[in-house]
Amino acid sequence: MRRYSQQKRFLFAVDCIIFGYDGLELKLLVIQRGFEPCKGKWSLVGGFVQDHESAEDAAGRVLKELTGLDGLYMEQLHAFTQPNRDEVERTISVAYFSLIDFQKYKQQINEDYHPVWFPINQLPELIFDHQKIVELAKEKLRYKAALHPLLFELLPAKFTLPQLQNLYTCVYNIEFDKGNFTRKLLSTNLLLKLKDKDKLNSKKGAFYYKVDPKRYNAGFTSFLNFVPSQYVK
Amino acid sequence: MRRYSQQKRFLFAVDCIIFGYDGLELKLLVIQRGFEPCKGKWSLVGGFVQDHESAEDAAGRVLKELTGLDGLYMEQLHAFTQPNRDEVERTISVAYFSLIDFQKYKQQINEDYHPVWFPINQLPELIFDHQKIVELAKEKLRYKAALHPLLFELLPAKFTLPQLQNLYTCVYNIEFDKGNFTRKLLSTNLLLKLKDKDKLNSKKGAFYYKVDPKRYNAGFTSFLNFVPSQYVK
DNA sequence: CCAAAAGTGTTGTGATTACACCCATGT
DNA sequence: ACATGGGTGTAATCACAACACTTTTGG
Repeated sequence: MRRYSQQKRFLFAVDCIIFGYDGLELKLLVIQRGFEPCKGKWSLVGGFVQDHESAEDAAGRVLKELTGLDGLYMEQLHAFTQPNRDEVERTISVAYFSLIDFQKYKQQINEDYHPVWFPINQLPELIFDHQKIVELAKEKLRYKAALHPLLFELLPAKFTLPQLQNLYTCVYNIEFDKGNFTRKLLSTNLLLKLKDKDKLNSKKGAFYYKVDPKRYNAGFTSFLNFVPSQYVK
Repeated sequence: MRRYSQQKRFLFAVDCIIFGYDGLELKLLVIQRGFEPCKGKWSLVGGFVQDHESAEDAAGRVLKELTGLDGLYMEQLHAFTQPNRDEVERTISVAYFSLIDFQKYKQQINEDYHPVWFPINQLPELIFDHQKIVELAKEKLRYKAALHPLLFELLPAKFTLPQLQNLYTCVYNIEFDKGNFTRKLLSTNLLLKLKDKDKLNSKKGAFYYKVDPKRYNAGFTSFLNFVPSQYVK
């Protein structure tokens, strides 16, 4: 720790891990880079942090450019700092993971991005240390969603309990008992039952629910123990 | 996202949040800066990341310089990236929090550091955004220790259950039932009972325990639900 | 012998699991 | 009418909180 002037300066970037759910499986949005280096290779979407921006700002900007969406759920995952992680020049990267409603996503026209949704278990090879970043993000998603009402962010505003249950099944690769799942979720008081039903997926039809915005924030920290602990790393 | 060469470079530092427990209360190690800027003011210990180092490396080095100890428990807390957080020049800081055995700590002679342990609830004013960093670290300590066997890192290798209970009481500011606390802890099978007792704190004396190293790693993820959820933010 | 702290036992309550059963409806 | 998936009921079990009780020992 000595004088500022003697210190090296480094490049500073953000990378975004974007989860989506199409109703069947959990997916990740990755881009095929339209620029050098590694043009044509698969990569997380990212960008350099500008002068006036915090990393949060930069990640929000990158997400907006890619998806056209503002105000997505987003949280800092980890700072990746290995000196040699970027093969061009040392770059510090702060990774953010975000959850988006698959239905709201509309591909943006941008020469730099050629985004593709990949099933979370069938990702292509990614550049640099992006594979490792994704692994950490998957782990954190499972960890956090076991304790907090997070997965709603992946669903449309209106969703049914069977849909939600299937999402949990995708994320944790375990079956949940229908009855117990319903009871446990409704007992959190986080959901409001709507009048209409989804009749596409069954004959009887399943009621739609939406998240109760008043209760959501309060309930965020009292959602614990939703998934048996042996499934949470 | 354009060419690397057009991008700005920034200073890159680490800050360490160091928790200790003296048997009575939870404490934080802060330094009185012996160098400019802010000479004489209270601050977290930190340092710039060098060319060859990852942030982890740098944090480990800083900790070693301050405490003389290697291999301390350490984990990344958060990257702090507000453009104006350092008043001299824009500096990205990755914060690490670590837990140390108070008894092992020996002050190192170093003209830059004048370290002092402060009770966690009676901290002096800190420079820059260090107050905010500490708040986040306290929150994360409580969160993580509620789910994982973490607080052992603050105790000597040999400790008694009443000591451990008191530590939990300090961290969460709640009383734990003696009987239930004991049972719950022993049921984790993480502890090995030793033959000798601590007779300093009571007439009857309390058996010493140590962490079972074999079980510790396995049990790290299955320690959930130790603290009632309303006390975990 | 008594105070004080360690440690054990007991009991009621509420959560959780497993699984059976009923319901609504498109074909 | 019946197959299909949504939704409800229930009994056994388990985990937990509360608190009473026993043990040990220094003074």
